[in-house]
Amino acid sequence: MRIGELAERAGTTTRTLRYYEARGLLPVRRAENGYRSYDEGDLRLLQQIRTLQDFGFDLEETRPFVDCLRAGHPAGDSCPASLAVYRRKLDELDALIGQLTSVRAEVGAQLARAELEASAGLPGGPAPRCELGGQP
Amino acid sequence: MRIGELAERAGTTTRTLRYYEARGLLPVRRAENGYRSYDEGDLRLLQQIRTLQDFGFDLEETRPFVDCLRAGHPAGDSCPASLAVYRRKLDELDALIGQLTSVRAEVGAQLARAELEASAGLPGGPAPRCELGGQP
DNA sequence: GTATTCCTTGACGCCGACGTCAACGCAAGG
DNA sequence: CCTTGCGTTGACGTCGGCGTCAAGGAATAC
Repeated sequence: MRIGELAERAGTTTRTLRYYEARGLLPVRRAENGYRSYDEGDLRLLQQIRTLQDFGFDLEETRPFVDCLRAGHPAGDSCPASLAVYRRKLDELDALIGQLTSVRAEVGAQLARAELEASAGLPGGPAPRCELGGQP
Repeated sequence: MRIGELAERAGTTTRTLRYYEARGLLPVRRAENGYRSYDEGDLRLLQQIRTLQDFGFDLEETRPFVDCLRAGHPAGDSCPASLAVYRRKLDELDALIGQLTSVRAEVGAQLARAELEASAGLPGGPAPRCELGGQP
């Protein structure tokens, strides 16, 4: 299988495959004419990478999974190094979700306060506060 | 006040201030010798920007707040355009938190499954699955 | 005077994961 | 033979928010 076919079957681009190869993530043998030659195993590696990428994993974080698969194991996460990446990612996600949730609360509070102050000045009040941002 | 002092008082760098100026976010008058000259109002603008940046707002998203303050309003969020940004950001945050939460659940499930499969092969089982990732 | 520290502009570097061109080679169909 | 459509390498562009020089001018300290 050549690069274009693999890219299409994996739902990605040739540029991406060459990029992975350059990063040492997806080495590949060549046909006699110099063309890259992939097999079904490479497709599985790629699917593993893509799945993790969709989860927000960095490329480097997918490496243990790929190595694990290439070592002949049934799944990319059959190796301890992969499990370690899972755990680190869970911690990261928890931290990030926590931060975002906290920010969300603060922004929500600011919005509520600002809306309150705006409406306090409106109904028969002294003067309109601001005209900026209206539709001209 | 010159650029170094403002940067220090705002807890940022001169490079950042010049960057804001280049983006048209923080225009500034010059002293006779060509030095940038800031006042207390500029410090308030900067604090507004920094606060929003800490919340994860893009620079462009802080612009309505800055414009609002410079228009003489008591707070950066006294203007409808600022409130609109608040609301958009809340939506973004909700969407992002939702995605991350979903990803977290999926990764957690993958980890649990992988751990289960690993331990299933271990205690008196047929063979260890993988050696990759251990400490050599 | 001179040493130091501030200020000025300009311009390149960084990060990640590629996109997008350029300029060429190789293969197959008509 | 020519065209079309693959493939190849190389190299620069993207995005945001600055960091980090470099080469000079200005103000203050001694």
